[in-house]
Amino acid sequence: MKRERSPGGRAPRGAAAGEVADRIHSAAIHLLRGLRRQDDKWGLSAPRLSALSVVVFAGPITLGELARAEQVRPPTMTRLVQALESQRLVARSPDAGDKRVTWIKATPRGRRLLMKGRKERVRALTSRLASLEHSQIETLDEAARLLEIVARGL
Amino acid sequence: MKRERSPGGRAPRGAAAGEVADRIHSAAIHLLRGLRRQDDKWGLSAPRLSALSVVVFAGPITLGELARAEQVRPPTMTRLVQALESQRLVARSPDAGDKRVTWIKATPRGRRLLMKGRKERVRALTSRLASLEHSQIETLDEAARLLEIVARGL
DNA sequence: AGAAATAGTTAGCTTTGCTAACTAATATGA
DNA sequence: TCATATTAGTTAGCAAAGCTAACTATTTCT
Repeated sequence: MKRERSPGGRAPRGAAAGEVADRIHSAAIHLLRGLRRQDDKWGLSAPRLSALSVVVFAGPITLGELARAEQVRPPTMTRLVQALESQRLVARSPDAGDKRVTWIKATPRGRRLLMKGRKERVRALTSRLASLEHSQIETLDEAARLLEIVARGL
Repeated sequence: MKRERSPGGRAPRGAAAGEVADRIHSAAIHLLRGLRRQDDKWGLSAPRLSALSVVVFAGPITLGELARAEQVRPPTMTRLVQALESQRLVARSPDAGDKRVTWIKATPRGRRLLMKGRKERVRALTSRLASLEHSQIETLDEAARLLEIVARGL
């Protein structure tokens, strides 16, 4: 599995983008499979956690906007929100003017859980990241930003 | 949403790992949601594609090893392989010596589809990656490697 | 030979994603 | 104004992917 890569870090010219695409794809799958188990431990799956995070930081927000932000269809988001609501992590309220729309906002409990969850995740990931050099963490940081941009355009 | 990051690229010291963890998590979710739609187009979901890829490049391989490689439980892999088999992308054969184990290997059709799929994915991703600089692609390349390492340890 | 371990499967549950079809409310325009 | 469009969200129903528990069939170990 020795990859042809000069120490300088220049990837081979030709199929570079394709190989990078493959590796990113595969890495994302494996990372999420690993993280899901972690998430389960405190009762929030990855999609719920992700949605809650948007509600906490960008909320109050309408269901439709939330679905768009999470790149998911409305029915899927309806169900995610229902789950979060039944866990009392978010609350819904009707819009005053337009009776079709419902606003979703985080409860204090939701906010607390997100923060706590973040700490837990950090504990798991930090112990892994600890074996990396600081420059490598910077690489991941930068990569995460790039991936969001790439993902938006898909 | 302006993040405090000096032009030099040094992330803030304290919560760095935690924030990076958050962003990586979120980016992985969004990337896969986007990619899945692409994958669907030629009939191979992300998990199947990932498994097929291992079979093509590391096969022949036993089901158990494949499950371990993909970080999935055996029943899950049984089902993935059954699906791939019914699509004639892989074939199974019993082990000569040990009758409990079955070997999985890619069919020519599986190999062809993987290569074709790779090209399709490249088309989609390349058009996105095209807007990035070469140095950013290198960042993603390096990040993918790091993420595999991180994921393995979760 | 009998007990324990191993490889894989089956059964059954949950979560997450989708589309299609629906309700209710708002906006348009003839 | 009144009929028609569009929009927001939900419900129903399907499929994929993940899990655990329990099973079969082998192999290995004492």
